[in-house]
Amino acid sequence: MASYSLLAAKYGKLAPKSDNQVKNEVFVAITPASVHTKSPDSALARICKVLASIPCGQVVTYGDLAEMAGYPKAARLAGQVLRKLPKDTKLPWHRVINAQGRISLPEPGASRQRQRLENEGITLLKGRVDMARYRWKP
DNA sequence: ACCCTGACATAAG
DNA sequence: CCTTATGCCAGGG
Repeated sequence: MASYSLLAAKYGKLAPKSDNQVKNEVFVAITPASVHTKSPDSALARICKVLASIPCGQVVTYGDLAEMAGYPKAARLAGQVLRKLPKDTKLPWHRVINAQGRISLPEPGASRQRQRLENEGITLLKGRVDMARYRWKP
């Protein structure tokens, strides 16, 4: 399993500390400032936390993301949150795709997303990601 | 409270 | 495969 320490290393942030510390610091480092205007447990914050924990080289669906954040059947909420992320966010927004394995983000974002996925070794065949293989199931 | 919106999900034709 | 119709559900007016 991908520990938060590994995540931290991946995002080039920090040194050996407790996983909890690391988790916290990574969260603070990559979460949009807008989060702090709401309660720490807001949907935005919760979804960002889960988003940050998606391992490199894997993907989740909008529905998965919402559910893992505590909002089952609120797939559109996940989309709403992603849409609001700053363009320069360090969160792995590109690891979220729809249930058919296709990219939902309209152009020009779609191209950026595809490129980022391919950079992680996730290739799209016929415009689709092999969900059986790349879907993240913790 | 009501209404509209949407980086969704599913089923049906 | 593609298109359409429905269901969904939290946010923001």
